Amino acid sequence: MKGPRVRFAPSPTGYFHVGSARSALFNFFVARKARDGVFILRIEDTDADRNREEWVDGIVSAMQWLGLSPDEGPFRQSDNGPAHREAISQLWGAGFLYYCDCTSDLVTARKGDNKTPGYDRFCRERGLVAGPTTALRFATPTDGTTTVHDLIRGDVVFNHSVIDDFVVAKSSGAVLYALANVVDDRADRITHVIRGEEHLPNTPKQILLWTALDVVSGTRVDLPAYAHLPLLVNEQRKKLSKRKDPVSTESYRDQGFLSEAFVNYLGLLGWAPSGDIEKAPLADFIAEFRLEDVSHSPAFFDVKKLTHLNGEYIRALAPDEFIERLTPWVRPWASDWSPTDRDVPWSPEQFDEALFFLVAPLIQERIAVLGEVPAMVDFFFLSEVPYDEAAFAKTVSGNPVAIEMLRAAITAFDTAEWTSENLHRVTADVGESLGLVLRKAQAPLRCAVTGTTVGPPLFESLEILGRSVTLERLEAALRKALG
RNA sequence: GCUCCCAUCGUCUAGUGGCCUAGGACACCGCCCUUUCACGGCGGCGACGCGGGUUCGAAUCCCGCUGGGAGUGCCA
Repeated sequence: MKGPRVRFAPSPTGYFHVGSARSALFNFFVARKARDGVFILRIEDTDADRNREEWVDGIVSAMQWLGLSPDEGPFRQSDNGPAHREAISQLWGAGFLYYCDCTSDLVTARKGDNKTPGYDRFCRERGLVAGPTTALRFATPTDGTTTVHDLIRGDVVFNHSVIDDFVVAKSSGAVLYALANVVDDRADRITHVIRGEEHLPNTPKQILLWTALDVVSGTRVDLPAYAHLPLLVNEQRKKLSKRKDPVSTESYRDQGFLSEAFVNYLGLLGWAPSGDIEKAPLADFIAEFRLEDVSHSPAFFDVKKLTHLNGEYIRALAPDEFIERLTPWVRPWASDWSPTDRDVPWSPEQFDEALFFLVAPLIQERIAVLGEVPAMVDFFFLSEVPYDEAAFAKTVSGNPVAIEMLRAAITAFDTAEWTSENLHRVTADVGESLGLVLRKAQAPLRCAVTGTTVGPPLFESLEILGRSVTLERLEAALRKALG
């Protein structure tokens, strides 16, 4: 028995939409679940106005990042032009199509308050012929119904009376998506069409075209099984909008989401693994996934939950793996890729690899996305402490006892054994002598040395930074506070 | 307007007639841990839209209503 052949068929845009990513993923699940399934990538670029080669590169690289590389493709729909035109001429020859010279203004004007959908079949019997202003329409049967057998939703019946005579080829001769998609699915022997719910209403048109092609081509090709995935929506429960919502997969990659966490989260939108487990490896998703179990209702893309899941994935990384994954964010010069428009605060000369190796474990459990790292560790590498002036004013200069704490710490640290444990103890003792609990005692030191009030554990950081740098910074902070 | 889809905590979901005084996760709120921030642990808040049926028994089946959404291009 032959395995499923599925295709992911995006139209090229400037970025890879998260909804597209989810569709690609569910197609991928179906292909991988079978031992001999095939996952095809087809770029639906029949609209020449919106088509640029770099958009295709973007789709391919985003899919690669997600680990969803196709088994076949990327194919370009535009490469199959001859077959599309052949289909058109066969369909025309058999009387399935007719020419129409109505402008869209005319169509809407004539429609008026009429309840009939779309085009009113005005040109159906006019016997027009090809010309520079005539488009080709499909003569939809006026009675009867077409049923879409949807694996997720069950049978959906469409009455032909509500399907208009849609255009299959523009007056320019360009073949439209409706037809090209069907011709290509037939040619690729697609067995499962898995796509967003927004495609459900035009599925009967494609089925009509499919069966018409069976007739004119003399080859009966089995209809694919259809599965329309629930939409991804925003807080307002509207379809994710490219204008208002953060929908670019690349932007999540650039913020430092791990691809495996991102894929895991996407897999949770509209489907769930068995048991009370949500964090699961891709292999588990593939093994358990069934289209029949996909949810029917729209899902909100919740960045907070994604972020939490990403944090779990980060914490689960082996330390050296964590450091490796951080390369684009901390050593972009050593990486063939780095997040766009994001500068690293230090220079290659300032960055100290051995030191970072010691620092990494301190931050691994306190971040949720990789992009948080530079701001958290910058003080280790910069010669000038990057002060948060408001924090400094509050924690150090505006606080008399903090000044005392700084002075006392400088004295005590001068000879203290330089281990985090001892620095911890010494700070506690010095603080106590000034009537400060450790929480209060460490605050001015932290701000003096790291520039801010939050960050990696202080004493561990001081140990890594070393005695001379620490003392230098404490003294500099004291001068800054007094001066 | 017309066609179609959908309806369990704020969110993602489990649930396929009795195991449900509805489970988990995110978010939120407490408490604990604690050198900041986090992590972690414990606990709390919190849902079957409404009305009719069917059935000994409905979150689960049927109908209606209401509410959301999508489609309605010489876009895909």
